Amino acid sequence: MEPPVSAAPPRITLKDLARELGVSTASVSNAFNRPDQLSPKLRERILSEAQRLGYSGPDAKARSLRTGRSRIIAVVLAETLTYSLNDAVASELLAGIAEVLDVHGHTLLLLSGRQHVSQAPGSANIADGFIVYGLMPSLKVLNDIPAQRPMVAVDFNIQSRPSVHVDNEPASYAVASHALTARPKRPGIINLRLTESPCNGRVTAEHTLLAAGQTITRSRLAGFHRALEGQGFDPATVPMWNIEENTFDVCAPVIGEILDLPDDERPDLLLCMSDRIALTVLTLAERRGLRIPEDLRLTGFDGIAEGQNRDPRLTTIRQDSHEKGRIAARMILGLAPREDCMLHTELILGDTCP
Amino acid sequence: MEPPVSAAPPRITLKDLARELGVSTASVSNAFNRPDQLSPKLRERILSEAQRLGYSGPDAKARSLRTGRSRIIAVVLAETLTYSLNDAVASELLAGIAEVLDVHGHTLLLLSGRQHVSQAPGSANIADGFIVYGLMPSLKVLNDIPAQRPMVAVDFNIQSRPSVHVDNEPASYAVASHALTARPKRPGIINLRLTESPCNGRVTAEHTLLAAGQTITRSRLAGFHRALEGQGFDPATVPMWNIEENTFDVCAPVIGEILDLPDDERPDLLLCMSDRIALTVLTLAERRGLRIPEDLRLTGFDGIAEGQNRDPRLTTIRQDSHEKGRIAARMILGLAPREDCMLHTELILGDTCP
DNA sequence: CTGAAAGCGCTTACAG
DNA sequence: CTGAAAGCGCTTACAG
Repeated sequence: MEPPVSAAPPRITLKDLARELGVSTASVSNAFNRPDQLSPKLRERILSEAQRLGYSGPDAKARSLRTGRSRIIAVVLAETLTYSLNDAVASELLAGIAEVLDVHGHTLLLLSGRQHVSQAPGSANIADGFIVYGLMPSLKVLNDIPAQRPMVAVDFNIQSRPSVHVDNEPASYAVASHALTARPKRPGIINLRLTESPCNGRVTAEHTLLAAGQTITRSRLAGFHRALEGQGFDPATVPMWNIEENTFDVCAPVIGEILDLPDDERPDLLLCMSDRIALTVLTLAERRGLRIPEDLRLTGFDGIAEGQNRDPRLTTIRQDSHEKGRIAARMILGLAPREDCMLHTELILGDTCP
Repeated sequence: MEPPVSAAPPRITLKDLARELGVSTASVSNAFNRPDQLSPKLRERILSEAQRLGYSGPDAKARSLRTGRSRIIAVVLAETLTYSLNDAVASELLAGIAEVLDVHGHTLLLLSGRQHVSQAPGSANIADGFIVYGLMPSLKVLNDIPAQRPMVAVDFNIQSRPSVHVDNEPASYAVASHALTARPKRPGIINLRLTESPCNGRVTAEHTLLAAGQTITRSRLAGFHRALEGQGFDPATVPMWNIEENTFDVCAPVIGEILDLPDDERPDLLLCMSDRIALTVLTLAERRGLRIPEDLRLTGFDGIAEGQNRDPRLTTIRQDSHEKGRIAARMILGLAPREDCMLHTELILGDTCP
């Protein structure tokens, strides 16, 4: 029989290596995984022969099947990966997760709840655990996940799973209360993804807001409203706009519309649900020659670097997304108790609403 | 014999499900993977029984061992994940990669070349292919990767592997040539990670620069120097600073030092190797009351959104990192030829160097 | 269209 | 410390 002619070099396995060396597969495996289970001399021989033959260590696919663990943790993002990777808050969260995983020898698999549908199901279930970030457009993605795998929700809730949150309502109350002490004549609110059906513009009586508990932005609105009431404003008379995606391009038209209102209708205080929104207001206001804070006061939410490393600095709430990620990762790895957790935030008095 | 008392619900496998239904394991597998291989009626029965028993589909670990494919592509980042996730250029690249992977049913595993060392080796080799981004501090990480797996280098070179680049030298030449037409009196250059040993500050004769071909920033410097010569400047007399990490906090002290030079020594043009550097200059210059571009002209490199969605807008080179990511992903998936590729860039005339 | 069977490449008790 | 052997949970030719 002719030897098979093959372009690809035949891949070498642990078994091949054992045969080549005349030792058992157990010893080869131990050489890579449990150095104390064999003599240093044999280990050395195995490792150097492996190197010589181009064997780069046990195959991770086989290992994970055998051990039942992949050392991979999946993060399921509610938004697209393109959005999430370019959003400072999501990136901070991912960085915090990655930091903890790395130290404990795990790696990070990125998934999106808005992923392409056609793909083979279940390629995600290779992960040992799941961190789910943000309100999923549909919980279908989560159905493919075996029920016994650990799962943690961040910035939203999944029934019978632990969640990690920040104190959205009190934080929003705090920043709004501060802003309202300046007695603005025409406060306004810019929401983020708060309507049941998409709305990128002014919120009217026709729009239904998402229910409390569904989205953190509803809690932020509750905080704003409580502050308004506390300072004698009627929240029902305070105009609201809604933004569908936390990006400059999606924010800009809505904000342009607000800033182009006649002088006696244009808000002189805008309470924004994210720094991204507030920064977009800032850019567009500067282009129009509006003075901050004299003509327009402005608050954000998140405390991202871009809002602080600039002039004027944003008045905002700082949330520690990095720490939020660390905590979620520790919970998934079983290094912290798997129970609901709420992080505190901090009011930052910047220049946009001193 | 007593049944084992177990807290965890016994996990159900494809085999269990087949036995339960009285069909072969092949049929169950086909119900999930190859609908055309069995009758719709049987498939329906299998799927609904699976749902009832809480079987969420074939285990990905076993599947990937059996098929030899995980549908996971790993991105190995030269920087830490924390840095990379917070860097606009790296994030754009990742977004481009993720976009293509997603459409083709693959997922993204994030690894860092600066990862913690102690971890079990080879958990990375689960991936079907590898995209390696940026100059690795050590190529050791790459040693664990089986030689026959596809690998693509981005923004640097790996021997006998295809790479994806932008035209760094001509791009830098273009932006510098433009800036020099204003006949600055004291041009200066701010480099990014260009010295062999770490240097965060002024580059002197004692510092050795990384060799050409090792890092893209060397190509950028070559472009700057060619432009300087073309306009009658002696590059050797143009002061250079070096930045070790492309973040505000690491840039700020070096840039503070530059801006605090006496008026007759402070550069009136700064050619920066990244937008992040240029934006930091901008912030610190504004804080000092320097007028841009009257007192100081400024150019960047990258074309990130933060530099364009602001006033004044950055004069810079726009590189399409998103497209760079898409191309690398297509190469890895075998959808594009695996050969060296160079992307073109675009000069953006902003307000910082009109 | 269905079923019996081999085997992907490992790890790990277990016996020696 | 070492070796023989079972089996992790699948997919896929192959025979019927």
